[in-house]
Amino acid sequence: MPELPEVETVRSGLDKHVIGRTVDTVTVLHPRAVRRHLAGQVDFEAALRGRTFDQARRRGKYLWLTAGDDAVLAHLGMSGQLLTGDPDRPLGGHTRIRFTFSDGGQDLRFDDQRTFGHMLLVPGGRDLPAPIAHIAPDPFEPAYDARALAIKMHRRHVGVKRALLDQSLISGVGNIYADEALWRAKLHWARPTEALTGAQISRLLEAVRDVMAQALLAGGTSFDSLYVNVNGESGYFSRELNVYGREGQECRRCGAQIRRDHFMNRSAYSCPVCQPRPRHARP
DNA sequence: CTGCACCCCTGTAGGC
DNA sequence: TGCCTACAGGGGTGCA
Repeated sequence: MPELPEVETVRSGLDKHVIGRTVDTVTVLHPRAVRRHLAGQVDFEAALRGRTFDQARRRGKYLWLTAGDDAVLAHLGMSGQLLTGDPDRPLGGHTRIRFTFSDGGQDLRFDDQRTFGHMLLVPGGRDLPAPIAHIAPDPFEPAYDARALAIKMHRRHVGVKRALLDQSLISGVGNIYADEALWRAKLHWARPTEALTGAQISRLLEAVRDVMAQALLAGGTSFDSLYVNVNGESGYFSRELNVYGREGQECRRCGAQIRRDHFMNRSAYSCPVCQPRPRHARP
């Protein structure tokens, strides 16, 4: 479940349901799910047995469970889910990893239809797992510095949406919230970052934070059952979306028809009136 | 350092 | 009914 609000919804569910519990068994059902655990599938299964999860942490779209000094790092990719439930329920067709606990209570399953997601154990990764050292702080972390980020963005020679999606600049923002924030800030996605004023960048970063905070309150955005919390429930932020997925519908601000452009093998939604295409677009 | 193309997967929707 | 293409909230890698 991709972007920050969805991942945070999952993180808080893990905090509630698996923290303080001790792992009994780990079963990897699909090797791709642990492809970034270099010691291999058998090591992943064995190394976690008997470990107790202390905390559920997150940076951007990555989350990790701490166990002593170590971390079990997870990324949900496009379609990953972390689900808790009755340990006796049948396995789903997309269950990739299963954890059971020594208390015999609800198990934890990593389901992932497209297998872009993954999990790995990072020894010593408690504070910040090494594989995500390149991921920038997200807007809800104390380490997030909006002023420094604005300067960095201004120095980039790239379209502003690319900058928002660059997880080494700012993390947690994906295709939905990038489009929503740009609409709120009245900026076209292809505006070159170097041509934006400091005030425009500041407003944009505020919009990013605001829209993700609002989405978090709604439990995230889901259009279907692929994006759910640890109990399998969907968030309802999709009804508050202003541009994403609204091609041809009226802009809630000016009434113009929302357009969809091809962008990075995906889509970019915007309002043609509120967000006019710049003369010098940078796709 | 940077920007971009391509790759990894499965499932669904729509056109023919 | 099948077959094809386009598309979907992801990131990593390797190249110019």
